Amino acid sequence: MNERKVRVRFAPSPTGPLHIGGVRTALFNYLFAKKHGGDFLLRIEDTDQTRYVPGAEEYIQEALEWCGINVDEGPKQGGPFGPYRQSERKALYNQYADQLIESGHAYYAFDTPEELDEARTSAEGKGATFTYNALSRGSMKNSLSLPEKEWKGLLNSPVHYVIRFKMPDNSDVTEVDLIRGSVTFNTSLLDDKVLFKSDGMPTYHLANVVDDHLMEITHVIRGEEWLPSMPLHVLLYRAFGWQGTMPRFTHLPLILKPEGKGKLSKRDGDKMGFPVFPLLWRDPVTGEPSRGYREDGYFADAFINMLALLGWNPGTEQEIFSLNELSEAFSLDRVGKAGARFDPEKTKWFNHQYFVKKSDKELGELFLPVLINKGIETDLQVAIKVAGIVKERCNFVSDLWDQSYYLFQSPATYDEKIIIKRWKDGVPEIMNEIAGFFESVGSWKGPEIKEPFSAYVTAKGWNFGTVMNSLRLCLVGGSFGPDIFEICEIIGKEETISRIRKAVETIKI
RNA sequence: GGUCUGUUCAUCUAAGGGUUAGGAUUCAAGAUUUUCAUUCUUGCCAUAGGGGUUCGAAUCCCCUACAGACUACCA
Repeated sequence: MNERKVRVRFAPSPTGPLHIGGVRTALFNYLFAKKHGGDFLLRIEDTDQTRYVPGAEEYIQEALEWCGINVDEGPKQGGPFGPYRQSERKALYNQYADQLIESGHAYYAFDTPEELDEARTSAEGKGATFTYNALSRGSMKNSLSLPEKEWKGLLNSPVHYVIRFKMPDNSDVTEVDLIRGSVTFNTSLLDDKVLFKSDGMPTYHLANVVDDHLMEITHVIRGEEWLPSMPLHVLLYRAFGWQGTMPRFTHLPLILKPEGKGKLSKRDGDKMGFPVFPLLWRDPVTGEPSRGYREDGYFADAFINMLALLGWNPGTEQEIFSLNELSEAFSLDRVGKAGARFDPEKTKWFNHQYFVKKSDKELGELFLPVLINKGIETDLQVAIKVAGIVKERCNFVSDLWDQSYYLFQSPATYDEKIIIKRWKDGVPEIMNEIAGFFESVGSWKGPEIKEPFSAYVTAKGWNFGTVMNSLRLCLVGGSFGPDIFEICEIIGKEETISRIRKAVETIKI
């Protein structure tokens, strides 16, 4: 068993966009596979036709692609164990259900949904919970309680039936979870789960076990919400006689709301203004959009990096990891047991780290379309230059404009507070003189403006700080921005002078 | 209600019986940048509570509290 090639799968249900918790499950599966030189498969679990959402499968594919999570086998990529969509494997499951019936591990049940509801509500009335199990199945309508003639007749009639797992009475099932250790369940608390639905489709439980076996999956890494069904799955492997190749199980902790209680939901994102989906999603029915990390300006590598550190840590102080580095460093035993609260602030911090690491050229190329879109006439060289000087103060490409708009347009207003602070008596005159001085400056390069300027200000006996700050007010309309002379260089000599003259005319105390 | 899982600074987490309980994010202060941001330094802040076991417990055991997941012919 140990020498089997590692094969893991991400098995989402196409009922909507992939939530970041799902992306993290996919990521951990992927990292585990890559770490061990194994395969990462994508399997679409669409056994519930009623919950099918158009576009969801495509969304999942696209989200994984954006993240750089490469699928080795899947519906789109193909592979030797296909098809990878359970609806296309429909014909396969019958024989396995039959096999369990024949071996006495499963049985036919004819109870209608209404009858089951009734059993549940009546049990509730007595303060109990109805469980379809060894204690109750004798009084229900199934092939165990009914005379053979009767249930065989029912089988051949148009009456709908399901196939249920015959849960053993009162025996302990113990199985190891790779991050939690050994977990024990008693079967008397478990119910006779439906394996095969009356619509001819298997349920998740049957399909997942059959497919994992057929696809030679070695490790099942999934969300914590599946932990309670682990004993059923283990029992199914045993019933099929597949215990020799049964995968190892691992249940990942949940991602929790940033504040308050419970697991992270779409609502939290809407409320606090951060995305919970990797990509923008538009609900096919209502048309309502949900924000995505990609569209909000996050870099895929920063997003992935953040997700990886949510619940996992390398045991060192390294925080910045490329996908390849993650694949190297990843191990399941360094995944925490407790749910992790999601922190949108730290996500921004990660993006900032990746942002400033990018070259000015890369940033300039991303910035140029933004500028053009704003109606600014400029070129790549300027975009690169500007991106380079303001990138330290940005988290996103969109911040670039907020931090540099004054380089492209003359200030429309001047900050009142700064006017009061800097626009003292005599300042307008000094500014006029400086405008005149700038006329005489020959070479218009940052450092080459600064030197004669300093000499000039010193010779005049002006206070350097006052002059600089007032000049800044004239040029950008407030007290912010990079080095004054950098600004002068970028906006050009004429614009510099004209902004000073305009400010002197406009600003009134 | 029942079953299972979990609980270290506000947040993500390290420390797998012996450290002043470490790092990162956020926040605050200082330095530097004669602006803002960056950067640097510093600060604030934690073992849920109670019992054991032990020379010694965040770490092992029990109880309590709290939290979460599950409890469908959904996955």
